[in-house]
Amino acid sequence: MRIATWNINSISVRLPRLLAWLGSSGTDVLCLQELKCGAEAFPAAALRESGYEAAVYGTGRWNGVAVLSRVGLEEVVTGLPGGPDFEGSQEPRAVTATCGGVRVCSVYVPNGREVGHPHFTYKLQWLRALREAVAGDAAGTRPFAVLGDFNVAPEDSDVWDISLFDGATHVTDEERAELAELRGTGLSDIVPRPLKYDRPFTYWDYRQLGFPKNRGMRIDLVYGNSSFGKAVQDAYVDREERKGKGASDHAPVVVDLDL
DNA sequence: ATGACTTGGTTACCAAGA
Repeated sequence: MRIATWNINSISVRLPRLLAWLGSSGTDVLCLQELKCGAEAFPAAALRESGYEAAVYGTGRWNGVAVLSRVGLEEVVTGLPGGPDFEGSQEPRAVTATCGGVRVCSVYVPNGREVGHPHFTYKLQWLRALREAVAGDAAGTRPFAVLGDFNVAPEDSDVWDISLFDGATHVTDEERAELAELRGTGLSDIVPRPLKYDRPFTYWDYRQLGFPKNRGMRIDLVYGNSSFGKAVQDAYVDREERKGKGASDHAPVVVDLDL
């Protein structure tokens, strides 16, 4: 089974690329983030024609997550149980489903904006709620993984130049401590291999030639439990999808499982 | 290389992303 996660940065703009990539990559289960559309605008029909069912949680302009599957889609949980509000409401940042015997949780962790900003506090709270919500599945025997845009680089080597991140979000001890607590529920970081250069970055800023200069970050992660980890045959970042006009600023992370 | 990011909405500027 081939499972992937991809921050698509607008499923409406990216639909032709999405359909082409699903076909060329042979992905069975895809976790998506930053749909930037409501449920009514989600391209369910086009995906169904390509053989994929979808569990969708989107409310409009910002955020939005989905799980696409061509190997079954069951036990859908929309949202993050016990998750914090931001400015008075829950945001669409998590959706969980069971696909072909594997339980997957697609997450779009809050950005944080600036250290000390209310959004940063919200980010830490959200990660804590995620830990509590997945602890049962993480400790279980069924293959399970949290996949998505975590908006945290786990190690200094996961950004192109750590000296440029002094005081920045995504690399603080507090954020990394939350990731460590999350792994503590029984999850391991399934680190993909890069298809070029030495480090498996998954995001490159659109600005200032970030991709050609490989000024990237590894912030799209796959955290799998023991059963999931034992089934992993390969994992890689499909940087080819970051190329050319009309690309998302994130590349898909692909994991092959032998179940 | 005479260039400098992309997206959707309170649109012809703005917030947000990271």
